[in-house]
Amino acid sequence: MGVSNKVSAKGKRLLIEAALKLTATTRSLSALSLREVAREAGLNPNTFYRHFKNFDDLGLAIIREMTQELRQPLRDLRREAADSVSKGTAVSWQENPKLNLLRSMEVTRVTVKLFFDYVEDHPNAFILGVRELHGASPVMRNALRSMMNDFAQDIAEDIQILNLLPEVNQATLLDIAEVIGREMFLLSMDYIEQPEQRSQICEKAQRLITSLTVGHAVLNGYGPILSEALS
Amino acid sequence: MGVSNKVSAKGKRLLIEAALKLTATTRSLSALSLREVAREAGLNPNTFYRHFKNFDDLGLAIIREMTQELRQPLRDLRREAADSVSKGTAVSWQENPKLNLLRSMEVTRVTVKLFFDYVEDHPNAFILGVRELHGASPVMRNALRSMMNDFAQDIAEDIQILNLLPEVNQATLLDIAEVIGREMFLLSMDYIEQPEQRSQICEKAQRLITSLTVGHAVLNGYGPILSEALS
DNA sequence: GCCAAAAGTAGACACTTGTCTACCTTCGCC
DNA sequence: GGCGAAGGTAGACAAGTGTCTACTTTTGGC
Repeated sequence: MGVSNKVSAKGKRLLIEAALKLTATTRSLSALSLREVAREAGLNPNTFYRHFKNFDDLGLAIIREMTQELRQPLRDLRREAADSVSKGTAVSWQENPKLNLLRSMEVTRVTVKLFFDYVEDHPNAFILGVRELHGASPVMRNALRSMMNDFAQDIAEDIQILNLLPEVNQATLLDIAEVIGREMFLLSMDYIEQPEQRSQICEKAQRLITSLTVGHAVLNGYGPILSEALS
Repeated sequence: MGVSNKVSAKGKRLLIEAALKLTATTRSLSALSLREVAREAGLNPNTFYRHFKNFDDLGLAIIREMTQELRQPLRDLRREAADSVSKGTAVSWQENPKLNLLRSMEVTRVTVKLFFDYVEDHPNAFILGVRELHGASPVMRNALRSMMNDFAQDIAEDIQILNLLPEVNQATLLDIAEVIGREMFLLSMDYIEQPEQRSQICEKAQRLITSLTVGHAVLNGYGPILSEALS
């Protein structure tokens, strides 16, 4: 067993890296050719068959790896962000709405920053993910959709656990988390492509998250509390 | 001159339709082959050259057509929605916040409905648009991004003109409009793929728009007014 | 240290592709 | 009613592709 949970076989790794590299520039996975990937990896075309049944198979392997690499770290990031802001002291919204709102916004700020740092370190994975999320292969779309759902679930849970919002309807909370997850992923493309705009992109993401959560809270009857907090 | 503003040449039309058809199922534009499209159109491969320089060229033609087909109609839809709700009687938010909020939500409801009706009538165009928006070709991405920006601009203008929100910061209003436009487009995929969920998708879209706009208003100091309206 | 399984290579096959040059057909206009 | 351009076709070419069978090398466990 290797030390990492990544695929261990050498050739398989080379092929995955090659596909990521080719995809990152101007190609979608389904537009690659088997021989091209093998060439990029410095391997014989037939070697592809030793590791993958077809291209969807390769794509799924990449997504599996990506999920492992991203999901837990991102969860940790959010916890870290929450801890760094308040040392676990959960105060009810009724009790001190202003404190809670400020804390929420600060957690948001830190989380967003950490997320984009993460994007900067793994640009190719994000490019491929976004590209295939609405790409041509139904197999890839489904796999990525389910990954995004898991992320949304995580976000929703954290919003609740960290008490970032007053208690709200479960289903619509998930809707919001989905939008947040999706928009963050899409914004990551801008973040990668426009290095000079990065701070503005962070701020945009923060505003989006705050607007969404606050708006949702207001519609759930927390308007007066929030108004007080903002005054 | 033909009666429509669509491309008039017969072969060109056939090729565009063929590309749309092939794209709609399980392909991205860049993954199509010239001969394949020509075959689907029932034409000789060489005919492609008579009309298009390359595949990006074909893609741009499709987008141009799509924009013309979509933009003005959507604008009209929103106006129609606004008119059907209130006969142009603009009341200031300070004066009667509750009325305004209800009116906003109703305009939103009707607009969302009309938008998705439109999606239902032009599924292939939306599928191609979403697919290429984050697809492999930089040319297509740019063209579609600019189309989305135009839409966002339209939405933002309408929000202001129709007085759907209290006066708010110009730049962040545009941000919100961008998110709305983007999410509506992405939701259109669900709408096409999951016919049995269509009413829920409409509601989801409405909630998103309302949460976003209300949240934004609250953060701009309109919390008290909105709280009053919701009580 | 052996040996089976896994990983990698070699060469060949039928097939598809983009693009070229050359030729035919239809259409709009004077 | 003819003529030039635009639209469409035919055939051919080298280049690239997926996949097959058969062979060699590397590796991990006993």
